[in-house]
Amino acid sequence: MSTNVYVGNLSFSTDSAALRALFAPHGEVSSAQVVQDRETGRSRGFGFVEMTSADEAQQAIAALNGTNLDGRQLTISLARARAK
DNA sequence: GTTGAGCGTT
Repeated sequence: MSTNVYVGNLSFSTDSAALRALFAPHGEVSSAQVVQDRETGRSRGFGFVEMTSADEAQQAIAALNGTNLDGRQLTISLARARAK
């Protein structure tokens, strides 16, 4: 299993690679992705990062929430369920 | 060549 983290208020120019690079120093990132518009492929301004360690995930949230990336103040928290 | 609240698409 892995812990899913929500990252909001991203700049439209921030991509998945940048997300992974941001979280990588705080733990092992199993996957990172910026959610894009299905039709245009443009960023929707938020994304998700999966961490292999729940503990590292929470530390990453604490360390990165509110920090600045690409001119935007990041809103980071545990992700909600994708589907029900 | 745009925009700004948000918890997702293969």
